[in-house]
Amino acid sequence: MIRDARVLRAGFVPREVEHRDAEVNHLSSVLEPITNGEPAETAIVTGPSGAGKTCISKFVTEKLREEVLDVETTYVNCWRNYTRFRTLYQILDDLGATIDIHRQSTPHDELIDRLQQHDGPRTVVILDEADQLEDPSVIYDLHDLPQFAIVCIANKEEELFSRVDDRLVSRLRSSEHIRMGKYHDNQLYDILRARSKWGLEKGVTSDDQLYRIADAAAGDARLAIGILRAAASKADRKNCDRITDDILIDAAEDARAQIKQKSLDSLTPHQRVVYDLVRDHGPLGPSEIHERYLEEVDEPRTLRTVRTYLSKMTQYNLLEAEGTSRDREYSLVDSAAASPM
DNA sequence: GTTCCACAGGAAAATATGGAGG
DNA sequence: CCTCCATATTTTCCTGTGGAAC
Repeated sequence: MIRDARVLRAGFVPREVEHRDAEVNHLSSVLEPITNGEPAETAIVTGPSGAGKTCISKFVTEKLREEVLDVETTYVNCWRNYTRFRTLYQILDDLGATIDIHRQSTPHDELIDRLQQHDGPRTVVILDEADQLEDPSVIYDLHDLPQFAIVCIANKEEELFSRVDDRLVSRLRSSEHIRMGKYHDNQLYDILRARSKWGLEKGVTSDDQLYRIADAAAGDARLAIGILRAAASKADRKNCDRITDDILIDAAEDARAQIKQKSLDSLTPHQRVVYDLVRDHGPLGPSEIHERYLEEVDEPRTLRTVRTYLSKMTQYNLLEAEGTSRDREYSLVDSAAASPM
């Protein structure tokens, strides 16, 4: 029943991108100078999760490499490589220039020097989740190097700008900005139909089911494809030749749970205690959370640290904050209730 | 209005962690 | 094994904000 599993995997870049022609063309034209060996403007791509930011960035750079010989591409996930050192290291590594770099003997400036001296082909650097960078000055470092074109991907423009210093803000403001919105239900349906066509045997899914997946995913293509993938692999394991409605409902829950589990796994034990506390005891203010937390653990962290945990978990969409001041309370985000299958 | 207090989150100092080289 | 060094995390100290009680 599965024809090509790659098509349903996260991070797959399709041969044709659906419903993003304007954005694809925009980004292509920004990067166009690089095909003539000229420096290109920095591009900023923003939009909610599952809007196709990473997908079109990879798509456009791959197209570029098909057309032109002397272009390299590197992709850095800043969520994983969130320090300046790691980001630069990752780029050098992709370029194959890390041979003799050691952490002690190699100060940051030398990494920059290396990049500067890199006289290979022009390179497009994709900085995914750039708003997660602890020290966004790395964008500034790269900005100065004409042989690199930068594509910054972030959820919200403000979150990216609020953390960089003024010099950089003024330079980024003038860069090309590609804004992407959530997909509409029928656009998501088209995406699902295409993936289903290439990835699954004929007749495995019905149109009605694809519409329901699109509806449940609420504009998030990553979630929609995740549900389709979960449903297909469930049906495959059960040796069904088509996806039943029961399987679909299960798959929707699984896909959501998987996404949540991924964030949950990245929490430290202390952060996990805080999360469980909020989950079990409903909306709570920071002080009350901390008091309860003190009773739960040995070697507790301070209130300030717990506040940092809370804001981090809010960023990861695990918790929700209500109120701005004394009235602030944290509660769980209830993703399943927002869009049931 | 004014005052008070819990809160958010920045900055910097302190401490813990981890990897390389002895 | 230990030491050194950079990095990661936590703590301490702090400023500014807005809701609530007066």
